Amino acid sequence: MKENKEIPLAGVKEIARRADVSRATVDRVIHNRTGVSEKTRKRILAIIEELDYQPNVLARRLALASRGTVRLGVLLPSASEETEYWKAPLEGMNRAEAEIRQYGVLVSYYFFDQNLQSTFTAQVNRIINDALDGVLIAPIFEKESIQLLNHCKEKGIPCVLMNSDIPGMERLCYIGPELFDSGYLSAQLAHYCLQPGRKAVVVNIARKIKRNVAILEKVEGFQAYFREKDSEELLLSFHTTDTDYDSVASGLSALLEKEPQIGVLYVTNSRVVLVAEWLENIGRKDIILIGYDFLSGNIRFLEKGYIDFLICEKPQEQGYRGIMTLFRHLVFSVTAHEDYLTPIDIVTSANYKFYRN
Amino acid sequence: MKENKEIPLAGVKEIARRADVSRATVDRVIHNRTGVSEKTRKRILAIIEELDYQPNVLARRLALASRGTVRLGVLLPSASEETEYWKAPLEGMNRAEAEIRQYGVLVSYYFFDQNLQSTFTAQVNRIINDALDGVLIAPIFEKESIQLLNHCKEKGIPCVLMNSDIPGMERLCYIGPELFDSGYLSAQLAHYCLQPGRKAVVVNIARKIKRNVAILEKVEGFQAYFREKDSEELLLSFHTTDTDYDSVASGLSALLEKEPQIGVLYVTNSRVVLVAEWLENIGRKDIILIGYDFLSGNIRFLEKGYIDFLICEKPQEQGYRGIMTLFRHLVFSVTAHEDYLTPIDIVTSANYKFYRN
DNA sequence: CTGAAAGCGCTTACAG
DNA sequence: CTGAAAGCGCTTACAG
Repeated sequence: MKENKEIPLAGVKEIARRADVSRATVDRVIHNRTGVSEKTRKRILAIIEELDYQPNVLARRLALASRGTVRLGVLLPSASEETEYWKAPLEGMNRAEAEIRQYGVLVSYYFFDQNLQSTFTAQVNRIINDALDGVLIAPIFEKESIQLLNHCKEKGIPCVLMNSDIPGMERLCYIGPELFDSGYLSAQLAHYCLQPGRKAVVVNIARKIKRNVAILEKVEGFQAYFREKDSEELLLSFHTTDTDYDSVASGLSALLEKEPQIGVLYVTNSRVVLVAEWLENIGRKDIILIGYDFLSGNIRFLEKGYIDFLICEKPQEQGYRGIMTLFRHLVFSVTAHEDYLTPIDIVTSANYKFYRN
Repeated sequence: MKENKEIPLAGVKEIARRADVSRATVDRVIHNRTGVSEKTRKRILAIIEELDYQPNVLARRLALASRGTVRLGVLLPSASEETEYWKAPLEGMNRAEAEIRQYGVLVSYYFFDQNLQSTFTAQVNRIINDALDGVLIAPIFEKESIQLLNHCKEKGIPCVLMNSDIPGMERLCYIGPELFDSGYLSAQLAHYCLQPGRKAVVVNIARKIKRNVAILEKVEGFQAYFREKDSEELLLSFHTTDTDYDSVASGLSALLEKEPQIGVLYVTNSRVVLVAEWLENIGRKDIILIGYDFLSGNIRFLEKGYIDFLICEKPQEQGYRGIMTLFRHLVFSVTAHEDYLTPIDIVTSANYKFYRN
């Protein structure tokens, strides 16, 4: 009934003793380095196998600590008044930074304004200029991001993408949600909640919608679900590039007047807070509201009952993993070639207290 | 725009140099040990403050590695044919074990049969007999668990509870879900999905229900939600202590005949798979089914559309954290006095692919 | 009250 | 192709 694996925990020293060689030679074998005769290599490998040798990560890191500083750069939007969303990834990055500072890792942040492409370009140039060892990118502006990725490829600088992906580009990995599924899941929730005879609306509130991958993929996922359920006729949509309350409110009011049987609103980003405000003002708690991100404003309306579901994709973890992936790649040559698709979490007024970003 | 904290990263050596003492003396001050004159202590503390000294955790652990073995014990149900649920916490524990094996931690597992109290008692006695350094407990049988907790308290052995809590008992902390909220959230989902005129059923399938805290608290949470919504009359319930398919199927069939307007079934544990099977057999995909745990059987029915929502509470993480909490407490004197309430996650056919236990 | 020295397990110039 | 020695930053007997 009781499992108890006693492990002798043999180290390099013991292996060296058994193989009758020096620790340096064992080290060479462990790291697949050249300069060891085939015979010795085989002998050592056999012993490693036999002892089920597990390197002591601690000691390894400590020994490596003497190496020079590794400089990482992060290109991400600054948390604006408009949305505090980007605070979360930044927190995750800071957490990672604190953890690995001791190994001589230095992280520099290059913030840009999501609404101003010029600030993005400027920071791209600074990154190129600073000749970093690794880069973590939130590729909000696709064209310029591709430029940066190409530059890094040329220089052999590893890049990790986060938040949204650029298909087909060479990079270490992508860390973030599968956006299509995020929309698809939202549609599923919408569909569950839709009372007979009522309709669902996709609401896009963003300066740029046309080439905004993050939004478009979610919309596609959402529509795909309704198509599968043969309920496409239940689907309306609403777009506005004016992201202030008044534009949103008047636009939606007009729509509601025309289509009074609206039962669900799906807002494709964190601006759901504006719609919640509008619902509160017109006193319509009965309309189901689905939106994005674990932000204080959104949580307030979740508590009040105007927002019903928030879709959250672990932004803090995204930041944390982004940094750690680069770190492990650069310092320990541990490379994650696989993308990390974050969970797509459903947060309601009944479970938000326990949610962890 | 760019944040760049340059840190000198001074260590014990540098502090010793500046204070003109040996590293041993600095070490004494850092660890608040006696045997240092007040004058030197103050001088050293000032320097530590000034340099914003952060100990290198790696080096500390490595140095400590020479200390004797720490022996942890885990009291948990064995993963049975009936439910593979307990595989997940065990995996988390194994992961933690692998991480900390290098610090001389040895974990012993004491498995018992959830349906046989005698096996629990037997393992409690073995744990007491083995004089461990720390214990992690899934307190399925309350009375015997209290016995064990009292014994540990007497001996000064730290205990962590997981999966369900025993209120009022002294322990390091509880790691697991807030069960009431878990039921409450389920009720919220049920309520969202309930079509007009249809009813919800609480389904308990367990050998013991009477004193089964895990189940009772969920039921209370579920009922509380409907009470708040003034929909208590929509609530039915069904209990069976026979946990085989036939008993469940015939019982539910009888209920459905009497109450044909059933719209939602809420199963309070992982046995939801039996209900899903029954729904499949009677061909009723339209009835919403809510249940527990990310198990392969459940996932299969989620994919097929017979289970609509699975509530999951990060069992693997619970196991991982349980071990790590004891480890940190015993080896680094880092004590988490706060309970860790796990997220209550909602898994559907649209997001299960990305779920992480 | 204080310090010199050895050790944790691994890595890395450097010398042969 | 191989090894002796020093070092990563911290801790700990042991000696004074």
